[in-house]
Amino acid sequence: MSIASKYEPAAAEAKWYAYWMEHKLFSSSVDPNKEPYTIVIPPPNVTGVLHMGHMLNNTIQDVLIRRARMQGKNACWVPGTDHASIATETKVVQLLKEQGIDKKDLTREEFLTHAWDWKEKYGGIILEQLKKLGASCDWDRTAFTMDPGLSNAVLSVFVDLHQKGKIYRGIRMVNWDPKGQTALSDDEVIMKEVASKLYYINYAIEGSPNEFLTIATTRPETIMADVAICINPDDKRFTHLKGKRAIIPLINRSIPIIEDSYVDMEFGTGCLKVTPAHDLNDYELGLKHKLEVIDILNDDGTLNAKAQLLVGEDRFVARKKIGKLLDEAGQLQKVDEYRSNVGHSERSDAVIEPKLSMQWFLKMDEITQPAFKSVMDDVIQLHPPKFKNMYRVWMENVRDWCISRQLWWGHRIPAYYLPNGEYVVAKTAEEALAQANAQFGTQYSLADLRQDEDVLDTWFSSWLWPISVFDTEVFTTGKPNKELSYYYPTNDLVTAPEILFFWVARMIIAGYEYLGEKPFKNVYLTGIVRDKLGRKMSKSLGNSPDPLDLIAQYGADGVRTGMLFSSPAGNDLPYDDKLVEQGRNFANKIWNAFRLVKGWEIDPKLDGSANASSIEWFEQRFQQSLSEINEHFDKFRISDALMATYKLVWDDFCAWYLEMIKPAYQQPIDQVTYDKTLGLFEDILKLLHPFMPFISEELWHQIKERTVEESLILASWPESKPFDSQITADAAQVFEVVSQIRNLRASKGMSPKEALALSIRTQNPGVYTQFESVLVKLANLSSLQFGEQVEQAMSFVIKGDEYFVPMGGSIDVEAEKANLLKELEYTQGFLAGVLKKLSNERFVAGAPAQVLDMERKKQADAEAKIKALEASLAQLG
RNA sequence: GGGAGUUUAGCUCAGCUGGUUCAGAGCAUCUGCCUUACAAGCAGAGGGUCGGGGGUUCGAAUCCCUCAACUCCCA
Repeated sequence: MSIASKYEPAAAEAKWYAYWMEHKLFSSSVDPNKEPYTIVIPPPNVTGVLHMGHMLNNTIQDVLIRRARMQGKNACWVPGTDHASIATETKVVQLLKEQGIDKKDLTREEFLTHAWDWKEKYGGIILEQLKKLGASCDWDRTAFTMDPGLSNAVLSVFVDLHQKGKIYRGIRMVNWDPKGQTALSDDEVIMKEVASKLYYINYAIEGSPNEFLTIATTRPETIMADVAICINPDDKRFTHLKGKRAIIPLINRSIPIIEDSYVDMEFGTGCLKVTPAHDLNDYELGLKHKLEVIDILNDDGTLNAKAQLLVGEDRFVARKKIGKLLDEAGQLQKVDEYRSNVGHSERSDAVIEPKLSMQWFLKMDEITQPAFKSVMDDVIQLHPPKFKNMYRVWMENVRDWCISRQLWWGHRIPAYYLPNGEYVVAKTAEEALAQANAQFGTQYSLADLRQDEDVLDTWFSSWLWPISVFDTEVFTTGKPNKELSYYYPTNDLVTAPEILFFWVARMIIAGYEYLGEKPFKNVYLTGIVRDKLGRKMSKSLGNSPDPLDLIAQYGADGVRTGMLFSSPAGNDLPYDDKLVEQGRNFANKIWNAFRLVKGWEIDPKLDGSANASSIEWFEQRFQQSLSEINEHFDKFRISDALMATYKLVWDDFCAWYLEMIKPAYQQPIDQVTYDKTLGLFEDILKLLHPFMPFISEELWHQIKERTVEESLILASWPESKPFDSQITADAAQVFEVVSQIRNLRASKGMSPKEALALSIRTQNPGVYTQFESVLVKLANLSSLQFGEQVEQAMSFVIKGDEYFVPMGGSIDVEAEKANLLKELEYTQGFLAGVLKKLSNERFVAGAPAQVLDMERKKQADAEAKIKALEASLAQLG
């Protein structure tokens, strides 16, 4: 039987994923006798495709869930998708445009039909891709934020919060696209530097006809919407204007002169016209000073009647014309060329107009309190903890949440406007009607109700996700169902730091508001996957490899481990193919270790007692690593856990252990060693399984026939036991000797096949005798003895023990002397440092006893080493 | 403009409340090997004034101040 020398992942991946699915090994159901371990997936956009960020994120979740499953917990990973209103609607609009259909020509219902078609066609592709990665989600639980139940939950919450007085309508400035006639999110606005003009306009001071002040503006057409002039209170130039009023040119309206330190004295003339309706900063200034708002623009960007002048003209035409009018009136001082950043619509390229509009808000001051506290008190832990600070800052300065969006794809706001100008909030039109007629004593019919056109912010549904995937009714009943009571709070959430506020904080808020309980215990924040230039990997930049191609090329296990090698929590991951290559190589290494072991013939008559110490050593070493690995996992240091596993497998198991017990070429092995080795291999596969589920399951079944119940995915995580660190320390010393002898050969240009004699001067020969056969084999020794120094020998010192390798006449005395001298000098310098410390009275008085003992030990060791080195030098003459 | 964070080897990062020969790991690099499990490998080696400056201390990568560079978030 021959096994390929390279691991071929594709077949194993398809085979084992199908096997796990077929036998429902990912599924979880309520079982009061088992401790639940739950993760809810951060739902990717329903129409999205897998990118590198998803790969990293979901690999981590799968590692956590697989380990928990092996620890005997009832592991439940709930998958699903998000309707992502803005992203999806944009995509659908684009798609329709390609088909020659303009969204504006469609009714809401027609548009939604298209959107659902699109969702049915492309939705969930991403989930299929996750399966290729090996994600062990309970797929029967797949949820979608616009599923009927989850949608109902969203409406219930809206109605409830409205009843509690936490939801209100208010004015907010939005990015308005006058060409597309729609509001845009900040993401859809592109800032461009454009050439513009700075107009210097004179405003007369009321009551002193010959006096005026000058303001500089790029938007003279908005002066009719001015409601104040603002100066900096510290600006000495304008002290005399305090408390006075100014007159808007052309329309001669009187406005107050107010003071606020917001005004930059250096910019323009130091006087700012305040136009709350058409500038965000002015709007806030207006709020602060309780100023009126005058909106002089129509939705299409033309001036309306409130402008009094140039009514019906486009804003840009009006700008030119008003410049001329001001000039004619003698109130235009000058015009400067100026470059400024102006927002443009991503889609229509129109210049964005800040526009005030009526929006829905959620009051955040009170509702956030428990969520704030729970993170500050570490009831919910963020990993890494540095994000706690960011969280605190955000929560301290939290603003009311604008929850309405001017879109169609999403949860339509359940608010109904009435002919009498009032509105009611209810889950259905029928309920709204009943409520309206009861409340206002009216006799309206359904036809009189007009539902709000807007939908809710996507986060207003995803903030319920950890609850609503289990129970959609609890928001109205207040009584958690069986599922929710069992699985909630979930354990760990794995997500990106950039949505810490948008999503994570809000889930915590909802958790406390509706269940009085945190939604999860730990939040693991991943980094961003970047390319070599440090750019975020994105589809639009085209700098992201296709994850499925990578899986095809390097294997899912290789890609999983590759991504984890270099991504500690919270750190960005600069992606490089080298990483997944390393992952692939690791899989191959494991594969070949298996080939070696599987290829051995067993001779039952052989005595394997010589291998006992090797086996004993590896068992101890395994326990040592296991305790490290468990600790890393407990602290969410997933990369470190992987690295410790990697070293255990590659260095300790393959490079040392297998070489220690490996029989000579084509020689058989004894039964005991063989069985033990397979057992150790099995333990290793268990540790590997969370990271590399496919190859580990494949080899697990190649070791022997196993039933479904005996599959690795269900196997128990190795039990952690106390270990003897003396054995591992002894072995480390022996390995160091082996390395030194190999090094010695290399430096002499000798073949590894040439056997050498070794003599050791030591107080503890037992360290070496327990591993004698190993030492002889790995260092290729012709003899091993203990005693005094040997003439005509190369020598080296490790931790006070001296080693002599006789080289006959081939020894280069001068070179050897030089080496020894170098070593001697270093040690003497080291000793001097230690002595200096020890002779410092303040050190001796101030340092703890433990540190002092350490220093004295260092002194003794160094002195012993110097003595040995001097003796060797004397020997050489 | 406000805030948070980062800076240790060529790259990505460890280094807990100052004290083990504390300056580390993986990758990359260099040298030598096709030694029958693995060249996707084996055996070795080199490489860092711990961003700059100052301070506290017997002792600083670690604590404090300051400067610089970079990143992110909010408006």
